[in-house]
Parts: sequence; structure tokens; C-alpha cells
Amino acid sequence: MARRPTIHDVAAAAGVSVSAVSKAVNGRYGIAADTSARILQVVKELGYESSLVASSMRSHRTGVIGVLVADFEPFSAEILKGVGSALRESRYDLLAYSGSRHADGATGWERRSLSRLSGTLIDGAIMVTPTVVTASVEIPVVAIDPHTGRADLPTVESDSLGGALQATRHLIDLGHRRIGFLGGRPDLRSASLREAGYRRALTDAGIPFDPQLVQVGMFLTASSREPARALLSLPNRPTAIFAANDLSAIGVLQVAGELGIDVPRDLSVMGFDDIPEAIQVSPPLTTIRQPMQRLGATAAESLIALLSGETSDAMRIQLPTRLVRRATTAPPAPPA
Amino acid sequence: MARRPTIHDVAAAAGVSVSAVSKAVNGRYGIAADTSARILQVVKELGYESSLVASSMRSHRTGVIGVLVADFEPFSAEILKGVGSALRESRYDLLAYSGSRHADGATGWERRSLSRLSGTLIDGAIMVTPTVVTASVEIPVVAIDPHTGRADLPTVESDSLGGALQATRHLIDLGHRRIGFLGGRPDLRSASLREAGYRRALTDAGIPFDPQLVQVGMFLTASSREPARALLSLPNRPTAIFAANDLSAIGVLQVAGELGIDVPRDLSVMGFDDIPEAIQVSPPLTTIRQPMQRLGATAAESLIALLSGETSDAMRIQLPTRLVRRATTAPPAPPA
DNA sequence: CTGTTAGCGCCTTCAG
DNA sequence: CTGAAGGCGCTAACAG
Repeated sequence: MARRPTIHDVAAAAGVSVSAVSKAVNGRYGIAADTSARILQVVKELGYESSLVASSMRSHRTGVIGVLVADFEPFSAEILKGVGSALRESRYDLLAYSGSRHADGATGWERRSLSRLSGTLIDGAIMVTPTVVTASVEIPVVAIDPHTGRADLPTVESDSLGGALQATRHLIDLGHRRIGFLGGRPDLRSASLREAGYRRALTDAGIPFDPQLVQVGMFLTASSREPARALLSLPNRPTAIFAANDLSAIGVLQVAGELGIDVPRDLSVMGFDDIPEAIQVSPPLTTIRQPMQRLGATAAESLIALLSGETSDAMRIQLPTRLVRRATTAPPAPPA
Repeated sequence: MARRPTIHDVAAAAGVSVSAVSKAVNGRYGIAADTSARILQVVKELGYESSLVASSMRSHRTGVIGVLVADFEPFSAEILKGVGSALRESRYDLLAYSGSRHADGATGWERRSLSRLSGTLIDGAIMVTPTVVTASVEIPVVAIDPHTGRADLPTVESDSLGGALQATRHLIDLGHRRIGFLGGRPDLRSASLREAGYRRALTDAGIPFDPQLVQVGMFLTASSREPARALLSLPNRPTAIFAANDLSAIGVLQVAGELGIDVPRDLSVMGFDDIPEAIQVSPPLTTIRQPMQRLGATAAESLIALLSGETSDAMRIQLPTRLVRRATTAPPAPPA
């Protein structure tokens, strides 16, 4: 537990002033070559590294890009991989932050995290599924899969409407007529677009919309179990359920198992996202794949452009989705 | 791009001193209830959040746990999920950091990242596959899958030796006799243990060790392609390859495909880890599963214990592995 | 109970 | 070319 050497320790050891060390380390002008070399030698001996915190506080630039997430779950983990690969060849370091969910719910994690880190520590931020962020911050921000409402932030998202259309049509094409929908967080644009896609596909096929068949699952497995149970306990229960994301779909699978409902024989289930877990469950989940790593990489590239001075405020990038057929969808069982 | 409000702004708006605001925000004693309430009201109006950087610099405590990684690849992403879930119910925030690999290679990323963040910003660190870390830092550190050499850090790892034994025995049981090994980063203990397991299984089965059949792939897909090609271009090429991790095994699969070698008919391939990608490749990879999320969660729990004052310096936790049979292993083709 | 003072470690003027 | 002084935003003593 030796104390980390500070710039003072280096200065003392090298017999120079603190500012001389700072200049040498940062390659600034105004220092003799041999003095600098001597200082750098001491730096190496002591294993000195400037404190990210202290230097960022002074200079307000850090060379670090922040990814702000509510939580490290499968979706944000995939995003992170994409951001990481995009940054690999850049000069930026990557810092991912998940603020404690225990802070008072008044201000969301988004504002809190951003506020605590911005202005210092990170030069720009990528926010994953933010809900209440206004653009009034001092660093460039790119949002991935943002909230509903006006988009005052550059945004990268995938085609939730089109994906939901594909999903629902797939179920319809299989012959389903009673199709349930397990929705996501209503404050996210992706969630409402997925519901819109579901309803449009129904309308297109001339299937009347039944509000009984729609529930909200908040995009989480745990919080999807109750609504899934409600759907599956209906007197005339649906023969297929389209869940707004894979985590919710996994919740449906769990509840179906507990209720003795066989998937896909008695119930078809569709997810959305294609997180790694989708293929690990049993049976493997049919889902709409959105290119999560590419979302992350694209957001990172956009942010770097912003940091380089490009001004593309209204930017809004949309990436395509595609159907991945696996084992949870099948034609409905013939009426008993 | 409005400037973030500082504690000074709040103090000015509330007509009190800066320290009063600090006390109110942090719930310290020494301030009247109504004064505090008034300050908190202003805080809310202005949307003030204390700067993580500034406060940590002063107080040297932040309530943040750091996960330091070389890169956000599949393995560390799984670790992160585990750490995240372990921290979800704690009062700690989570910060993951990947330093740029472009820093001079002299000091590894481990030392640099740790040095830049410790002492401030993070209260404790989890390092993923560190190589050159000495324990001489001022914050508690737990290592996941660490380097070879003496373990001066509390460590969490999985049973690489046992796993490699299982892997190689599986291939032997299928009837393979010429089994190649594509090793990992030699500086990591896990890599050398996996090679040791490979060799021991060979010995146990009375199969002579052939140095020609051993190559090093550094645990990365890209850097595994050349060694894989070397192995598969041997006059008397192996009928099976055990790769030290899944990323390397995926490299083998790629090269085999390019060479027109059918897996598993002409070549069996085994990986190690069971990263999500293992099941997404074609054919799905047979591998040794190590509980990556549990590694992360266990490390987080250990670190929290350390932060609570428990002293378990020599701690070294080992988690079990198990064989996951999928589609890349089969009995060797009968001699032509 | 309140405000003032002194830094945390570093970088940036600005004199010498 | 070098060193001393000031301050980034905040908290922890202290004094009033």
C-alpha cells in the first residue's frame, strides 16, 4: 500500500520544480532537452503516472470518452463492445459508468451521471437508453436508443418500427391471430415504436386490436413475469406473444414453463434485440436482431466527429434490423 | 452547452456560503434544518450535482468501484455483467476503464490505469487479466485471472488446469491421437495451466508430446490465425485442436474454413471460456465453460469485503469449469 | 449554526 | 529556460 508518487515526488527526486516536471511529462515547450530527459528518467524509476482526476480538473480535457449506462446488462454490454472496437484505433480511453440506482429517483441516473462526470473526467459521452437528458451540458453527447419526445441530441438507434412489423408479420404468416404484446419502458422511443409496429401489422392483416392482449414489461426479465402471467392466464389466451425485447421474452419463456405451456407447440414467442442470451435459452429464441455492436461503434464514431469540431446537431442515424428464426415460433396448434 | 452549475452557483443563489451547501448536500451535522431545506431546494432548481472529480480529490473516497480492463472484449464484458449484478444491491457505483493501448508499452495498461485512477476516483479496483501489477497501491485490488508468478493480490480465477484436462480427455475419448494445442498469452497463469492440463492428459493417455503441435495464439482471434494455419498446414496435421480460449478457437474455425477443412468431420475444435460468441459461430463451438459472470460477482464481493476492512490478503478463489458439448467435436475421420 | 481558510494534485500564467 | 503563485470544484478543519 505504498503511496502513489505525485508530481511533487518526482520534482523532489529530480531536483527540479513541479512545473518543470509537468512540462516534461506533457511535452511542452520551455524546457531544456537534457533536463527533460533527466526528469523522464526519474518518472520512469518512480513509476509516476499523472492523476487523471487532478489533471482533468485543471485542464478540462482528458482524452477519455464516457459511456453512461443505467446498468451493465446484456444490451449495454454489447454496446460497450462496439464502442470499444471503434475506439481501439483512436487516441481516446474509454470509461463506462453506471451510477447507483439508489439515488433519489427525482433526477434520473442520466442527468446525475452526466453531471458528475462532465466538465471534467470525460470529453464526450455516449448515453445508452437515456430518458430525461436535455442538451444543456458542456460536452458533446450522443444518445443510443433514446427517450420519446423531441430529439435534441444526436441519436443512433435501430429500426424499431420496421423490426416490430417484421416480428408481428412473422407470427401472422405462421397463422397466428391472437397475438399478445409485452411492451417495454414507455418512456423510450423504441418501446412505443415497437408497439406501433405491432399494431400496424395487425391492422394490415385485418386483425382487430385487443387491448387485453397488451401488457408492459419494462424491458426486464423480472418485471416481465407478472404481465406475462396475466397474458397467459387469460380465458382465451394468445397463441403467440411478441415481447419488446429479449429479456422480456425470456420472462415469457420462464412463465410458460411454469404454467406447463409448451413453446413453441402451444405458444410462439418472439423477442427483440438478439442479445447473446437469446441463443442460450431453451428453446433458442426467435427474435429481431438489432446490430448492437454497430450501434455502439456508430455512436463512438459520431462522437469523435463531434469532438473534432464537426457540428451535426440534428444527426439521427437509424440502423436496420432483421428476423432471426430459431425455435420459439411455430404455427398455432390446431383447435382442440 | 450551458455551464454545469457548481457549488458556488448554488451558494450564491441560496445566499449562503459554499461550505453550507457542501454540508447540506452531504447531510453533515452543523447546519440548521430550514437552512438545509432551502439549500436543497436551490440545488434541485439548478440541477446541481457534485463533481465526482472534485469531491473525490478532496475526500479521497468516492463510493465507486473500478473495473480495469485491457479492452472491452467478450470475456471482460461477461465479467462486467457479473460485477454489475453483485454491485446492484450495494451502495457502490461501477466504473469500467480501458486505457488506450497506444501508451508506451513499457509500463502495461494495468499499472497506468490503476495509477491514474487510484488514490482518487475509485475506492477499490478489480483488474481483469493483469500481468505486471504489484500490490503497491493505495487501494484494495482484486485480480481476475492474473499473471504467472507469485500472487501478491487476492485472486479469483477458474480451474484452468482441470478444464484443460477435461477438454483434452474429451478429444482423446473421441479417439483423437494427434491433438494440437493453440496456447494463450504466456504471461497469464491461466494460459500456462491450460497447456499443463493438455500435456498431462496426453501423458495420462500414453500419447507422446509433440512440440510441433503446439503454437501460441495470444487469446485473440486475429493473432490465432497464423499459428492455426501453421498447425493445419503440417504434413501430418492434427485431427483435433484444443484452443486455449474461444476467441482462438474461432480463429481456428476461420482458417479451417479457408483451407477447406470440414469441422468436425476432418477436424475437431475445442475452445475454452464459453463466451456468448461461442454459440453464435457455425458450427457452434464445443468448449469448456468457465463461469465468467460469477468470477466478476465473486471478485466484487471480495472487494467489498476488503473495503469493509476485512484483511484477506492471501485469498485465492477458484471456480469450477465444465465441458459444454456442441458441434465442433467428433471422432476422427477413418484413415483414407 | 455559520462562514472563512486551507489545501487535494495538477497545469498554466507570469516573473525571474 | 526555469520556478513560484494561483486556481480547477470541493470538503474538512477551524474560527466566529
